[in-house]
Amino acid sequence: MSQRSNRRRSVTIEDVAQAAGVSRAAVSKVIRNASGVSTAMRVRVNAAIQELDYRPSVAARAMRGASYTLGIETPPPGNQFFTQIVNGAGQALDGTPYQLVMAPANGGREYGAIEALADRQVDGMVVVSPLVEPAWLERLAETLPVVMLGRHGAASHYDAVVGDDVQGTRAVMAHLLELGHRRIAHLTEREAVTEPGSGSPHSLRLLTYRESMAAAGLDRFAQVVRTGQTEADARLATLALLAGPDRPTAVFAGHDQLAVGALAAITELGLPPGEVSLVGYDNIDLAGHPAISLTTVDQSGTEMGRQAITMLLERIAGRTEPRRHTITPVLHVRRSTAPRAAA
Amino acid sequence: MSQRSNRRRSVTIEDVAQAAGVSRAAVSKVIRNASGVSTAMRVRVNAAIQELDYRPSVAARAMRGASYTLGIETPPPGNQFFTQIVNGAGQALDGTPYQLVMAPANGGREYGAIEALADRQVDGMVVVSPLVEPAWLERLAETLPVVMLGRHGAASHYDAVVGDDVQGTRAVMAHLLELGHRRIAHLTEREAVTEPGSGSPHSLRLLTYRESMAAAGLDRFAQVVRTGQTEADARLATLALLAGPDRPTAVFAGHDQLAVGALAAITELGLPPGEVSLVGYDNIDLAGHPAISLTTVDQSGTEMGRQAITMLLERIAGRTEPRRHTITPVLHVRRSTAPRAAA
DNA sequence: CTGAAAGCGCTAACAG
DNA sequence: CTGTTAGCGCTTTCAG
Repeated sequence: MSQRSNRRRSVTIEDVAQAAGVSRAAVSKVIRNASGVSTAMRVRVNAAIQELDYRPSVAARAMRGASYTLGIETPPPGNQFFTQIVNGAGQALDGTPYQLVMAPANGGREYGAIEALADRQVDGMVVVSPLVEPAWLERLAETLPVVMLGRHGAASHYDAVVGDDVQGTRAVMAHLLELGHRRIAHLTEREAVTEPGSGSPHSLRLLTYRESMAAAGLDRFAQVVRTGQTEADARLATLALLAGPDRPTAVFAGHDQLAVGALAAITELGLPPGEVSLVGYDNIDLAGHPAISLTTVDQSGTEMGRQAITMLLERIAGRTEPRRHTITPVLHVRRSTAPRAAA
Repeated sequence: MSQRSNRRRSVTIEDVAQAAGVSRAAVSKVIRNASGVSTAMRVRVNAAIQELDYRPSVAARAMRGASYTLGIETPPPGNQFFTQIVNGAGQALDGTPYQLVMAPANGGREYGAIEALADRQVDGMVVVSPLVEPAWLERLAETLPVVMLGRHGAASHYDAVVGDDVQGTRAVMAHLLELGHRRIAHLTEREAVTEPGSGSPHSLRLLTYRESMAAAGLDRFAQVVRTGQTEADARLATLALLAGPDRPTAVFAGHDQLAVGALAAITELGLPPGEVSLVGYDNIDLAGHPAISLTTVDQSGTEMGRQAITMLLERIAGRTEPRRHTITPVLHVRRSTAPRAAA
């Protein structure tokens, strides 16, 4: 028995070149679809590739050229909105030579996930976390095509795909006010995520919520509740909210995952239907489920993911001036909202 | 302006070596925590690394040694059970130098995703799809540490983490029979996924369902309904099932995602509570939601993911004999099941 | 249009 | 304990 080959004895570009009776450079050109190859050679090389079942080593390619890998930093799993985004991204990637890889930001290590992706020589990257510093991201984007999802505010080296959070939130508030609600609470995540001026979606939703309340002369009824990002967190926060004094008649949750948790609390308390209205944001699939039937704002995560990849590919192709794509949100009214119950 | 540096001008191991006044090999040893380095040198090198903000190129490392990357093939997004698995995997990876990357199998291209991962020189890989040929997987596993999730049956080059699907299904059936149900339908995916002898979880659940019905003398009431893997598919299939003749009084769905879709159908039809009982499998978070309250089987995806990574790391450390870890499932009874309504 | 040669950044031997 | 020497598999000039 040979003493090597206890690991990965794979066919290289050299093997293909020999089999086809050409140089390695020629093979390289063929697999990259580069110009300057005769049809005859292309045919012979492709035959050899088939024959030997050759697969180029991404690592070796990445050292000189491209890795044909696009990265996406994934938030802590559990938020179905992200599923839509990945779906859209996958659609946009179909038919291209690029492969999407995701790196989970375990335990809030979003920088770790992003760096892991960068270390792996991705040719471009989609960033989702609203927590990464814009300045840090600018630096990264100087050396790597980057698209940021959700973050408003000007960027000079990366692109952005954003939903119009102001418009979306206004639609929510108009709907609730029209239904006669006065005590409308806003359920959102911790301060870091709603940092004023950060341009994060949640900072804008919070801001617009406050403005809408003020515009309606309801400042004194405004009530902001902070919670973690899981359904369990939202459930607990909502239980506390509804048990407290000045119970709101409507709750506007910052995203659907929180809304689902809030709904658990409302359901558990056995409140009569219509007693507490609930609105979410994102329109995850579950929102349309008849047992949930959540009024929410659709900002088409699928379209967002698709756009993000499209812009990334444009950047890889050479574009350098920053671009921004805004998605117009649409309110979907379902059974979780109702006119304020008569006092 | 320099005419290079329009891209990725990053600091290399050579820069660090120069800054620290040592050889590249020395730096390499330090970053790999290899033995044979004096403390003095280690300190100096680490200082230089900090100073220069050096990050080793994974591509270059992968060509000689390890990529410190573990891959997991991801099923088409939407199934929350997978979320649990990834969470568990992340936990097991915490504190190791390894990073998890996921490659989505878009449009049923599971082989594509797996190969993409292999091309990227992952040091090991977790495979989830029940559709990949065991023989194909064996070949892959000869050159790469592999752990298969869910698949029963003997393997000689890879490990497996499985739930005891027979026991889980028996618990489901015993529960339903005890409640007095006779007409129990089984909602599952297409034939490819339940291929007898494939050892896939769904093949065993189907088989055990049939055996349980037979053992109870209820063959003639057995009814297997095929559907796609999304909630929407399951909803449609269930609507048809409940509209047809011989409407079952209980439905056993192959997994929770299907069950949630089935629940949508049941809810929409406005059937009185308890009219049609429903059981799922996996115990996704949503199953415990009060608006859903689904009876289901918990097989701890978190533990599965954790185990898979643990075994992968063992293999990377040198183990070669195959191992299998079985998880004992537990039935969680919730409000979706009730005694058969009196005729 | 084709091939020879020079590395990309790193690690694995080995020699000192 | 430390440094030198060869490449890993690929792409990229740059001659022919």
